[in-house]
This record gives sequence, C-alpha cells and structure tokens, in this order.
Amino acid sequence: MTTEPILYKNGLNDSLGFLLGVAYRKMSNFLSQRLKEYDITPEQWSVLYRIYERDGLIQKDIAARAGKDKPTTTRILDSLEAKQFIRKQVGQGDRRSFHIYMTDKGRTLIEETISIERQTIRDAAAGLSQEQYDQLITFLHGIIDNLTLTSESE
Amino acid sequence: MTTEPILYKNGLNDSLGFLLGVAYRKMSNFLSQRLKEYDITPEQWSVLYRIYERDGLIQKDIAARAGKDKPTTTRILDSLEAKQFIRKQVGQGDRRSFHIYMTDKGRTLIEETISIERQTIRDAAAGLSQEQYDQLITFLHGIIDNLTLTSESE
DNA sequence: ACCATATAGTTGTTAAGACAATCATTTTAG
DNA sequence: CTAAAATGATTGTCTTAACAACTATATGGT
Repeated sequence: MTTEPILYKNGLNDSLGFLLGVAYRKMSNFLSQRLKEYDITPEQWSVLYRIYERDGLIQKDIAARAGKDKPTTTRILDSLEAKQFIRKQVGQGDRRSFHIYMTDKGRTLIEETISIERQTIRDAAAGLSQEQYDQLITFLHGIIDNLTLTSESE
Repeated sequence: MTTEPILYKNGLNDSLGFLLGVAYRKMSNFLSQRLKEYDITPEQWSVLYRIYERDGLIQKDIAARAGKDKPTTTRILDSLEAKQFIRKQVGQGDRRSFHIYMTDKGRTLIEETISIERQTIRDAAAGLSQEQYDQLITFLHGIIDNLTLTSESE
C-alpha cells in the first residue's frame, strides 16, 4: 500500500492547480500593466517574440512554439498584423500557408520591451536562489510533460 | 554589481511566465476533460468547492478566496445557480449582498468529484517527491506574494 | 487522372478574466 | 439629518482559450 501524499493542507489554497492559475494570472497582469504604453498584451508579446526568435515561420509552427492552438494563433496574428508589428506572406510552394515576418516596428518593439519581460520574471522570482529558480523551471517542465499525451509529440 | 541570473536558456521555452501558463492550461484542460460528464468546468468547480469549504459566504468573500474578481465571480455563480448547484439568498442585515449556499445537488457533485481533482494533481506531480512537491508549492506562494501589492492585503 | 484523406488556416460559440462604468445600498462626515 | 464616499453586485467590452465546423489547397492510393 502506498502512502498518500498530502496534496493540500489549507483547503484549496494550497492546491497545485489553483496556485498555478493565480501565479500565472498575477505575472500576466503585471506584465500587462508594464506593456500598456506599448499597446501590446502579454500573449501578443509572446507570439511576437517567437517571430523575433525565428523569422518567416508559418502559422502552425508559431502556434506549436507559442503553446497555442491554431484559432488562438490566427487571432493573435491578426492583432499583430493590424498593429503593423508583423506581415503575412502567402507560401510560395504551399498556398495554404502563410509565412510571418517581423516589420521594423515589431522588431523595435521587442528590442525596447525585452528588458520589461525579463524584469518581470526577476520580480516574480525575487527571493529564489538561482538553484531554486532552476528547480522551479524543472518542476514546471515535469508537470507539462506529465500532462502531455505521448501521441501529441512532434 | 550583481550577477545577472540566467532567466532562460532556450529562448522563451524556459521563461517562467510561459511555463506557468502552459502548465496551468494543461492542468485545467485535463481536469476539464475529466469533469465533462458532470457538466462543470474547472473554474466553476473551484468556486463551488469554496462554497463547500464554507457555506453562506457572500460573493465578495468567495471572490477573494477563489482568487477571482467580482465580475468573474458573479458570472460563475450565475452558471452554478442555473445548474442548481447553489442558491443565493439576499443578505438580511445588508441588502446589497447575497449569501451563497450549496444545494444538495451541489454537495453531491463535489463529493463525487473531489477524487478527480486530487487525482489530476497527483498525475501532474508524478515523479516529484513529497519534499519537491512542497517546495514547488512554496515557490508558487513566493511568486504570488512577490507580485501581490501590499496595499491589497485584507 | 480521380477520389479520399490530410493539412493550413479561418470562423463561430462559449467560458474566463481584466477593466471600466453603473446601480443600489450602506456608512461616514459635517 | 443629509450629502458624499464607500461597498456589494451587475453589466458591457475586449482578449485569450478550447472546441467544433468549415474552406481551400495538397498529397496519396488506386
């Protein structure tokens, strides 16, 4: 017989799912405030950053890297295009797909705001040693792997 | 001069904000699938669980405990009421407020599904020792505290 | 070549959340 | 006591996300 792990002691306040949600929303809201003057949301920022990391990807690859599904990606890319941070270009070989490229405006925005994103992470992780921070990242990767169906490997 | 901590090595894939979001959504989606037959979403479940923990609270207290704002709480409580898991009762002393009470149907649902929620946490945390799990919870509380304005203490 | 299937992307619907504005009631100040 | 401020709740708008249905193009099997 196995020893039941103690999942939470103080009611739902210590539930993993609850804490992940609260922590995620707090970070997101903090970043949102700090990005307000740049007219971009945290999720839009993260997609734009993916394009900054690698220019010319097609939407489905951006979706996979950004951890978003295709409809969400379509709509975020629509916003980014409307704000002229990116441009779409129909695939030459495959006319179903679009390649996404940064505009100068988009690149400038990322370069001006990357320090804001990193500072927000530092603020969130204040009090953690580098070792503890690395552990946390490892734990989060573990959770994600545990909940990722093996079939959806790519 | 301080040593810059390494925030992420593999592009955005190791960013704390990104990983929190992905982990949270994976857990939420898992739980959502498992709760599907009970006609309740994870967020509705968590609010209902708060009422199960303490019956008769008013909406603003439920909101605070559930980590949600008032509009979100209003709408989730509306759903729960429509599904007859809870009932509202106008405050006797203060007629602005509503006290929220479980129905038998709501109590039955929580008691039938609590093991599902706990199993989902166990699945997510598989591979972590109890000590590591406790560390993770502590880290998450730390992040939340770091990002909580001192003014919003209650 | 032709048809079935797969793939890239879009659209619609619903839920959750953030934020601002509003309504009703209650509390506080003068 | 009354006017102003505070509080509990609701509504509206926008963004993100999940899911299902759909369009258009590509690919594979026969």
